[in-house]
Amino acid sequence: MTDERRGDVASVDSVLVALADPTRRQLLDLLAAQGEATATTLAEQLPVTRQAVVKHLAVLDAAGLVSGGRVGREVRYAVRPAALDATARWMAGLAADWDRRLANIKRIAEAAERDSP
Amino acid sequence: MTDERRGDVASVDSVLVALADPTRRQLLDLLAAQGEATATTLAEQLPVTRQAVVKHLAVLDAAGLVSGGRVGREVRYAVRPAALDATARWMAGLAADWDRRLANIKRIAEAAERDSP
DNA sequence: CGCCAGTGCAACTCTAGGGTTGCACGTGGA
DNA sequence: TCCACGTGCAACCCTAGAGTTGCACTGGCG
Repeated sequence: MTDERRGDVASVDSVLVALADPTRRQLLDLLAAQGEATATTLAEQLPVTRQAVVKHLAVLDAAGLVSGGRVGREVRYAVRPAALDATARWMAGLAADWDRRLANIKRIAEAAERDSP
Repeated sequence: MTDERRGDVASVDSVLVALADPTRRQLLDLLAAQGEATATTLAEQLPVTRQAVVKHLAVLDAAGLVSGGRVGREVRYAVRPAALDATARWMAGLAADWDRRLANIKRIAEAAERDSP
Protein backbone atom coordinates (compact mmCIF):
# COMPACT_ATOMS: atom_id res chain seq x y z
CA MET A 1 0.00 0.00 0.00
CA THR A 2 2.94 2.29 0.52
CA ASP A 3 3.86 4.47 -2.43
CA GLU A 4 6.74 2.58 -3.97
CA ARG A 5 8.31 5.63 -5.54
CA ARG A 6 8.71 7.60 -2.34
CA GLY A 7 11.92 6.82 -0.49
CA ASP A 8 10.12 6.11 2.75
CA VAL A 9 12.64 6.11 5.58
CA ALA A 10 10.60 3.83 7.82
CA SER A 11 10.22 1.16 5.16
CA VAL A 12 13.92 1.28 4.31
CA ASP A 13 14.68 0.87 7.99
CA SER A 14 12.42 -2.15 8.37
CA VAL A 15 13.87 -3.80 5.26
CA LEU A 16 17.45 -3.27 6.44
CA VAL A 17 16.65 -4.60 9.89
CA ALA A 18 14.91 -7.60 8.35
CA LEU A 19 17.84 -8.37 6.04
CA ALA A 20 20.42 -8.00 8.81
CA ASP A 21 19.56 -11.43 10.19
CA PRO A 22 21.20 -14.40 8.39
CA THR A 23 18.34 -16.79 9.20
CA ARG A 24 15.88 -14.39 7.60
CA ARG A 25 18.02 -14.14 4.47
CA GLN A 26 18.14 -17.93 4.31
CA LEU A 27 14.39 -17.95 4.67
CA LEU A 28 14.07 -15.56 1.75
CA ASP A 29 16.38 -17.71 -0.36
CA LEU A 30 14.28 -20.79 0.33
CA LEU A 31 11.09 -18.92 -0.46
CA ALA A 32 12.49 -17.52 -3.68
CA ALA A 33 13.67 -20.97 -4.72
CA GLN A 34 10.37 -22.71 -3.98
CA GLY A 35 7.94 -20.01 -4.95
CA GLU A 36 5.60 -20.80 -2.11
CA ALA A 37 6.09 -22.52 1.22
CA THR A 38 4.57 -22.83 4.69
CA ALA A 39 6.26 -22.09 7.99
CA THR A 40 6.32 -25.80 8.79
CA THR A 41 8.06 -26.92 5.60
CA LEU A 42 10.52 -24.04 5.88
CA ALA A 43 11.36 -25.00 9.45
CA GLU A 44 12.16 -28.53 8.28
CA GLN A 45 14.90 -27.11 6.05
CA LEU A 46 16.42 -24.92 8.76
CA PRO A 47 18.14 -25.58 12.08
CA VAL A 48 15.44 -23.70 13.99
CA THR A 49 11.94 -24.31 15.28
CA ARG A 50 8.75 -23.57 13.39
CA GLN A 51 7.97 -20.88 15.94
CA ALA A 52 11.21 -19.11 15.18
CA VAL A 53 10.35 -19.28 11.47
CA VAL A 54 6.92 -17.83 12.18
CA LYS A 55 8.46 -14.88 14.02
CA HIS A 56 10.91 -14.27 11.19
CA LEU A 57 8.12 -14.43 8.63
CA ALA A 58 6.20 -11.85 10.68
CA VAL A 59 9.20 -9.51 10.55
CA LEU A 60 9.65 -10.08 6.82
CA ASP A 61 5.95 -9.51 6.28
CA ALA A 62 6.05 -6.25 8.24
CA ALA A 63 8.94 -5.16 6.01
CA GLY A 64 6.92 -6.04 2.92
CA LEU A 65 9.45 -8.64 1.79
CA VAL A 66 7.03 -11.54 1.92
CA SER A 67 3.28 -12.01 2.08
CA GLY A 68 1.25 -14.94 3.30
CA GLY A 69 -2.09 -16.25 2.13
CA ARG A 70 -4.25 -18.93 3.64
CA VAL A 71 -4.87 -22.02 1.50
CA GLY A 72 -7.03 -24.52 3.31
CA ARG A 73 -5.60 -25.03 6.74
CA GLU A 74 -2.12 -23.88 5.84
CA VAL A 75 -0.56 -20.47 5.23
CA ARG A 76 1.55 -20.18 2.08
CA TYR A 77 4.20 -17.49 2.03
CA ALA A 78 5.82 -15.97 -1.05
CA VAL A 79 8.51 -13.43 -1.74
CA ARG A 80 7.68 -9.83 -2.77
CA PRO A 81 10.38 -8.05 -4.79
CA ALA A 82 8.96 -4.50 -4.56
CA ALA A 83 10.27 -3.53 -1.12
CA LEU A 84 13.66 -5.08 -1.83
CA ASP A 85 13.91 -3.27 -5.12
CA ALA A 86 12.99 0.05 -3.51
CA THR A 87 15.67 -0.41 -0.87
CA ALA A 88 18.23 -1.34 -3.51
CA ARG A 89 17.46 1.90 -5.36
CA TRP A 90 17.65 3.89 -2.11
CA MET A 91 21.05 2.38 -1.44
CA ALA A 92 22.35 2.98 -4.96
CA GLY A 93 21.19 6.59 -4.71
CA LEU A 94 22.96 7.00 -1.40
CA ALA A 95 26.19 5.59 -2.83
CA ALA A 96 25.93 7.97 -5.78
CA ASP A 97 25.37 10.86 -3.38
CA TRP A 98 28.49 9.92 -1.43
CA ASP A 99 30.48 9.80 -4.64
CA ARG A 100 29.19 13.23 -5.61
CA ARG A 101 30.09 14.73 -2.25
CA LEU A 102 33.54 13.14 -2.18
CA ALA A 103 34.27 14.48 -5.65
CA ASN A 104 33.21 17.93 -4.48
CA ILE A 105 35.39 17.80 -1.39
CA LYS A 106 38.35 16.70 -3.45
CA ARG A 107 37.80 19.52 -5.95
CA ILE A 108 37.63 22.11 -3.16
CA ALA A 109 40.72 20.69 -1.47
CA GLU A 110 42.69 20.86 -4.70
CA ALA A 111 41.57 24.44 -5.29
CA ALA A 112 42.66 25.42 -1.76
CA GLU A 113 45.99 23.69 -2.26
CA ARG A 114 46.51 25.62 -5.47
CA ASP A 115 45.94 28.90 -3.61
CA SER A 116 48.24 28.37 -0.65
CA PRO A 117 50.95 25.79 -1.34
CA MET B 1 41.61 -4.96 0.51
CA THR B 2 38.56 -7.04 -0.38
CA ASP B 3 37.96 -7.59 -4.08
CA GLU B 4 35.11 -5.28 -4.93
CA ARG B 5 33.91 -7.27 -7.90
CA ARG B 6 33.33 -10.52 -6.05
CA GLY B 7 29.87 -10.73 -4.47
CA ASP B 8 31.33 -11.69 -1.13
CA VAL B 9 28.60 -12.93 1.16
CA ALA B 10 30.45 -12.01 4.31
CA SER B 11 30.93 -8.41 3.22
CA VAL B 12 27.28 -8.08 2.25
CA ASP B 13 26.37 -9.43 5.66
CA SER B 14 28.59 -6.96 7.50
CA VAL B 15 27.23 -4.04 5.47
CA LEU B 16 23.62 -5.03 6.13
CA VAL B 17 24.28 -5.47 9.83
CA ALA B 18 26.06 -2.11 9.93
CA LEU B 19 23.21 -0.33 8.14
CA ALA B 20 20.55 -1.91 10.32
CA ASP B 21 21.32 0.47 13.19
CA PRO B 22 19.73 3.94 12.93
CA THR B 23 22.54 5.65 14.85
CA ARG B 24 25.08 4.26 12.40
CA ARG B 25 23.04 5.51 9.44
CA GLN B 26 22.90 8.94 11.07
CA LEU B 27 26.64 8.76 11.52
CA LEU B 28 27.08 8.00 7.83
CA ASP B 29 24.82 10.91 6.89
CA LEU B 30 26.87 13.29 9.01
CA LEU B 31 30.11 11.98 7.54
CA ALA B 32 28.83 12.24 3.99
CA ALA B 33 27.66 15.81 4.64
CA GLN B 34 30.92 16.97 6.22
CA GLY B 35 33.40 14.98 4.18
CA GLU B 36 35.63 14.36 7.15
CA ALA B 37 35.03 14.33 10.88
CA THR B 38 36.43 12.97 14.13
CA ALA B 39 34.62 10.79 16.64
CA THR B 40 34.51 13.70 19.07
CA THR B 41 32.88 16.21 16.73
CA LEU B 42 30.43 13.54 15.55
CA ALA B 43 29.46 12.74 19.13
CA GLU B 44 28.67 16.42 19.70
CA GLN B 45 26.03 16.22 16.99
CA LEU B 46 24.43 13.05 18.32
CA PRO B 47 22.59 12.10 21.52
CA VAL B 48 25.23 9.53 22.41
CA THR B 49 28.69 9.42 23.97
CA ARG B 50 31.93 9.63 22.03
CA GLN B 51 32.66 6.03 23.07
CA ALA B 52 29.46 4.85 21.45
CA VAL B 53 30.43 6.73 18.29
CA VAL B 54 33.86 5.09 18.34
CA LYS B 55 32.28 1.64 18.56
CA HIS B 56 29.93 2.44 15.69
CA LEU B 57 32.80 3.74 13.59
CA ALA B 58 34.66 0.50 14.26
CA VAL B 59 31.69 -1.49 12.96
CA LEU B 60 31.37 0.75 9.91
CA ASP B 61 35.10 0.46 9.29
CA ALA B 62 34.95 -3.33 9.49
CA ALA B 63 32.15 -3.23 6.92
CA GLY B 64 34.26 -1.03 4.67
CA LEU B 65 31.74 1.81 4.80
CA VAL B 66 34.15 4.31 6.35
CA SER B 67 37.88 4.61 6.83
CA GLY B 68 39.84 6.62 9.34
CA GLY B 69 43.21 8.29 9.03
CA ARG B 70 45.32 9.93 11.68
CA VAL B 71 45.99 13.66 11.28
CA GLY B 72 48.12 14.97 14.11
CA ARG B 73 46.49 13.85 17.33
CA GLU B 74 43.06 13.30 15.88
CA VAL B 75 41.54 10.59 13.68
CA ARG B 76 39.55 11.82 10.69
CA TYR B 77 36.91 9.50 9.29
CA ALA B 78 35.43 9.60 5.82
CA VAL B 79 32.79 7.70 3.93
CA ARG B 80 33.66 4.98 1.38
CA PRO B 81 31.05 4.38 -1.32
CA ALA B 82 32.48 1.11 -2.72
CA ALA B 83 31.06 -1.33 -0.17
CA LEU B 84 27.69 0.41 -0.19
CA ASP B 85 27.58 0.33 -3.96
CA ALA B 86 28.48 -3.36 -4.05
CA THR B 87 25.69 -4.16 -1.59
CA ALA B 88 23.22 -2.08 -3.60
CA ARG B 89 24.09 -4.10 -6.71
CA TRP B 90 23.80 -7.35 -4.77
CA MET B 91 20.35 -6.32 -3.60
CA ALA B 92 19.21 -5.20 -7.03
CA GLY B 93 20.39 -8.52 -8.45
CA LEU B 94 18.49 -10.39 -5.79
CA ALA B 95 15.31 -8.46 -6.52
CA ALA B 96 15.71 -9.19 -10.22
CA ASP B 97 16.20 -12.87 -9.43
CA TRP B 98 13.00 -12.92 -7.40
CA ASP B 99 11.12 -11.29 -10.25
CA ARG B 100 12.47 -13.90 -12.67
CA ARG B 101 11.47 -16.77 -10.42
CA LEU B 102 8.02 -15.37 -9.73
CA ALA B 103 7.40 -14.93 -13.44
CA ASN B 104 8.46 -18.53 -13.99
CA ILE B 105 6.16 -19.85 -11.29
CA LYS B 106 3.29 -17.86 -12.71
CA ARG B 107 3.93 -19.18 -16.20
CA ILE B 108 4.01 -22.78 -14.95
CA ALA B 109 0.86 -22.26 -12.91
CA GLU B 110 -0.99 -20.90 -15.91
CA ALA B 111 0.17 -23.80 -18.05
CA ALA B 112 -1.05 -26.29 -15.44
CA GLU B 113 -4.36 -24.47 -15.19
CA ARG B 114 -4.74 -24.65 -18.96
CA ASP B 115 -4.24 -28.43 -18.78
CA SER B 116 -6.69 -29.29 -16.00
CA PRO B 117 -9.32 -26.59 -15.51
C1' DC C 1 58.01 22.43 29.98
C1' DG C 2 53.47 21.82 31.47
C1' DC C 3 48.81 21.43 30.45
C1' DC C 4 44.78 20.32 27.78
C1' DA C 5 42.36 18.23 23.99
C1' DG C 6 41.54 14.00 21.60
C1' DT C 7 42.14 8.91 21.77
C1' DG C 8 42.31 4.27 23.44
C1' DC C 9 41.15 0.57 26.61
C1' DA C 10 38.39 -2.03 29.94
C1' DA C 11 34.62 -3.18 32.82
C1' DC C 12 29.88 -2.75 33.53
C1' DT C 13 24.53 -2.17 32.82
C1' DC C 14 20.51 -3.16 30.42
C1' DT C 15 17.35 -4.07 26.87
C1' DA C 16 15.92 -5.96 22.26
C1' DG C 17 15.23 -9.85 19.99
C1' DG C 18 16.40 -14.67 18.41
C1' DG C 19 15.17 -19.08 20.05
C1' DT C 20 12.67 -22.49 22.74
C1' DT C 21 8.82 -25.18 25.05
C1' DG C 22 4.01 -26.15 25.94
C1' DC C 23 -0.58 -25.98 24.91
C1' DA C 24 -5.01 -24.68 22.78
C1' DC C 25 -7.64 -24.18 18.42
C1' DG C 26 -9.60 -25.29 13.93
C1' DT C 27 -9.77 -27.39 9.56
C1' DG C 28 -9.41 -31.59 6.19
C1' DG C 29 -9.11 -36.09 5.10
C1' DA C 30 -10.06 -41.10 6.04
C1' DT D 1 -17.29 -38.75 13.06
C1' DC D 2 -12.72 -38.62 14.75
C1' DC D 3 -8.03 -37.76 14.55
C1' DA D 4 -3.93 -35.72 12.98
C1' DC D 5 -1.73 -31.97 10.97
C1' DG D 6 -0.73 -27.21 10.60
C1' DT D 7 -1.35 -22.83 13.13
C1' DG D 8 -1.69 -19.38 16.79
C1' DC D 9 -0.71 -17.64 21.35
C1' DA D 10 1.90 -16.93 25.64
C1' DA D 11 5.52 -17.35 28.79
C1' DC D 12 10.07 -18.03 29.29
C1' DC D 13 15.66 -18.22 28.69
C1' DC D 14 19.79 -16.17 27.12
C1' DT D 15 23.06 -13.86 24.52
C1' DA D 16 24.58 -9.99 21.40
C1' DG D 17 25.26 -5.47 21.25
C1' DA D 18 24.07 -0.45 22.14
C1' DG D 19 25.34 2.64 25.56
C1' DT D 20 27.67 4.30 29.73
C1' DT D 21 31.44 5.54 33.13
C1' DG D 22 36.22 5.93 34.54
C1' DC D 23 40.89 6.16 33.71
C1' DA D 24 45.39 5.98 31.31
C1' DC D 25 48.01 7.60 27.38
C1' DT D 26 50.00 10.96 24.02
C1' DG D 27 50.80 14.57 20.77
C1' DG D 28 50.38 20.00 20.27
C1' DC D 29 50.25 24.40 21.61
C1' DG D 30 51.05 28.26 24.67
